Amino acid sequence: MTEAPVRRRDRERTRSELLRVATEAFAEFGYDGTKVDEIAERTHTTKRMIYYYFGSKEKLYIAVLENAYRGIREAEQSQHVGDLEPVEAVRRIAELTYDHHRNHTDFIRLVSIENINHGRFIRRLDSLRELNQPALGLLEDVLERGRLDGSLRSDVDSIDVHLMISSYCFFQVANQHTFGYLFERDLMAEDRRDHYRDLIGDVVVAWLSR
Amino acid sequence: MTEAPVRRRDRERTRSELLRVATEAFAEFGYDGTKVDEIAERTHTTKRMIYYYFGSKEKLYIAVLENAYRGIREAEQSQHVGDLEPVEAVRRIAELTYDHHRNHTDFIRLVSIENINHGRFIRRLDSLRELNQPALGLLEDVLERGRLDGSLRSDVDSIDVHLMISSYCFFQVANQHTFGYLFERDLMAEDRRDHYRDLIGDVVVAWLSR
Amino acid sequence: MTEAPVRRRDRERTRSELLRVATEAFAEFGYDGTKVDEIAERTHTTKRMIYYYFGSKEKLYIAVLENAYRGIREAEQSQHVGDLEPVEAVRRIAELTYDHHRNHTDFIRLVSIENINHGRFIRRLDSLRELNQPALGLLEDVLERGRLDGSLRSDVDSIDVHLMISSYCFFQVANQHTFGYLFERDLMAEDRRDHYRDLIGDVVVAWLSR
Amino acid sequence: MTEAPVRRRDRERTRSELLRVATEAFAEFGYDGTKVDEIAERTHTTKRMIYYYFGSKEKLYIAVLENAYRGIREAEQSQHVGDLEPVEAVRRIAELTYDHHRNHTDFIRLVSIENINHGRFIRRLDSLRELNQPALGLLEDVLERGRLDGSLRSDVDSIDVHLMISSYCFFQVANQHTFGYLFERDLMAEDRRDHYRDLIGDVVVAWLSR
DNA sequence: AATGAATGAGGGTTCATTCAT
DNA sequence: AATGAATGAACCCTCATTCAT
Repeated sequence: MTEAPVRRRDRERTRSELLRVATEAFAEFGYDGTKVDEIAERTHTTKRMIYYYFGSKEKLYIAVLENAYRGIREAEQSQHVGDLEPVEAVRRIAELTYDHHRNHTDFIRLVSIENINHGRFIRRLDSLRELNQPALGLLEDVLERGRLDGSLRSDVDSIDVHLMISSYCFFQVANQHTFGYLFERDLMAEDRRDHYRDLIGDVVVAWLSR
Repeated sequence: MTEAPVRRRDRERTRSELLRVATEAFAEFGYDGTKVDEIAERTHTTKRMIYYYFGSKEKLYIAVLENAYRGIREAEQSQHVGDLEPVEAVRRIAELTYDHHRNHTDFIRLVSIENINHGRFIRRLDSLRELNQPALGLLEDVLERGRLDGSLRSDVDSIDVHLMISSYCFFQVANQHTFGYLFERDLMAEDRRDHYRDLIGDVVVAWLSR
Repeated sequence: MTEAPVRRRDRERTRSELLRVATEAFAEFGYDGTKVDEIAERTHTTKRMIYYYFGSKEKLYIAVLENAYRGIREAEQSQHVGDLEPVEAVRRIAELTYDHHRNHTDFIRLVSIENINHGRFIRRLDSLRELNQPALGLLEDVLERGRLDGSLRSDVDSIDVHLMISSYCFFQVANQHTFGYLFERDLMAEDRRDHYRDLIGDVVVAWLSR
Repeated sequence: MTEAPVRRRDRERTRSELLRVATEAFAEFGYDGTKVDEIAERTHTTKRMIYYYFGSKEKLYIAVLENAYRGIREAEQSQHVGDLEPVEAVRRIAELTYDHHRNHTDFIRLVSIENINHGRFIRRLDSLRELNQPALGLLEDVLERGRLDGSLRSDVDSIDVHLMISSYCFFQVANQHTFGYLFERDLMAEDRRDHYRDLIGDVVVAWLSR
């Protein structure tokens, strides 16, 4: 049959379409809130295909999670601050992290959902830990440079710095609804974006520089 | 029969037991992940009573959410830092907030869940915004004192400070599973509790003092 | 206690209010479609009172049915055609019946509902058969007069005449929704009322007179 | 296996069996009185299949209603009176309508039920109005013929004639229980069938001929 | 005479998944 | 490799009614 190559191309296309649609759905509704039928309806194929390609809702979700982390890691690799002085580099990392989070709300929500699930599924993704984490490596390099030239404190752990920056950036996206409602302040407002980006930069620099 | 008063007391007891059990269930499984039957089974009454007292799963969840926020607000009111110098007071606020979050993981999870729900339910709780927010009031007082005596920067907004502290504290609890797994670091480990409490204090002081 | 008479008045008032509200509800929603809660909500008392006064939904419905028939019989008794010639009297009976049906749609609907129920409940109302049926008595008198003076056919049964007239009048009210929709003709339109009243009069006169 | 074709055939068979059983059930118990479980139990399949094929109880009922009307319209098409003189033709139409109603009590009851529902569902069946109504067409033809040869009155509307005949025939079936009980007369008794058929013929002829 | 509290039994519906080719 | 048909098990919720003074 001459359809074979076409089939093959469809095969990959179908799979990746399912993955894309499932990512949107899980990010929007959570794990339990997402219905397999709902995903199928947003697709050009049928529900049956989800089982054909992924086996179960759980496995589809795990594929979505892995895919999302992989995409994020790849995006992080494009970050470069090597040509900046350590203090400015650390500020830049905070700012890049901020923008990065704001630009990947689906990913943030998936991480939130996974934590609601007590991290039940991420544990099955050994590959994730093995993927080196560019963001952390970058930070370690800068902190080391700062230590050597005396511009940054030497008594902080890179993971703690990452934690501080991530917490702030994550919260803005993940908790925007409750925080926005309770304090009548839209954390995602475009006209406050610069302000919030500067803020984490200022804090980190104030904390780390000496 | 002497059971009459018991029965009458049961009314309030049944309602509050349902609320308590439901809080645990929703915090553990999320909104969609929680089954009404499941709540009933953990109770001494029947599923029917949930509908008798609360009307629907949704209304029960909203009652849980309101109750959780109310409890937190009350707990916040017991915080006092009035006798400390501004710099130390601001450090203390950060530390109290940290402990506060660690001690109320159910509440943190409910907030996470509510955000996954796009804050759909919290909007129905007008009362929440009207409840004054003690944590914020305390912070405003301290920042004002610091402004007056020159010990703290005068160009920061109290909500931004609250945001920074909250982000850090929230993340530790809310994202412990993914962060813990990926960085092989248990953020909730008891022997690192002091370290993480000091950390947010240091950061805030470094940021705000002058 | 001086409240006794007040109580007694309330008692009757409560019972008759329940009956009135239940009549409306059953007529609107049918037997199964009517919820005991729904009736209670439209009342100034509680659902519990329905059981107190009537014992069950079924018994309430039966009370409604009996009450409705009793009201109709009473209304029929006010009809008089004794001073008209037989032919005109029979026409008048048809016309009065027509108006009578149009003015008692709740009753019509209750009868329809009872037939949907295969007449399950009306059979328990022995009293109904014993109540003499004024409409039929009136008709018998007129037919007898017509027989005697030769103005009306003598070979028809009064129940058959009653059946013919009732069928027409009943249908107009009972089937107005399907007929109105299918033939795009509103049988209850006020501006066609005279036409439809005349029609049954014409038919009956054409049939019976000689 | 030889069951393959059987399975495929089952699809249509299952659907039509559900429709048939549902028709009986709705006609017997009314819309609210019919339980989905009940329908399923009278079937060789499960309750789940009702939702698979029809989506909801409401949609099943609508399918039943449409199907019933469609069957009636088809049955009406087999009526022929073209070779009779107008007067006899109009009598024949009345008689055919009478038998037609007596032979389709399920349909009559469904129409009654639909009217108790205020015609809520029939309005969704646009198709019904578009289906030409053979009974009415037939009547129009005959009235026109009678007008031309002077044997029938020319001042009556075909829909009014249809209304008169339908009312009588419908009532006999629809109200048999209350009428039968109150007047101790079984309208459906086989030995009175001819009498009641003749009766509507006589009335219509007396009314329309001249 | 009157009533607030409680409830067992079922109601319609949806879910993720498997059957059978 | 791909798919249309079918489904058991739950799920949230409502019903008429009774309990216990």
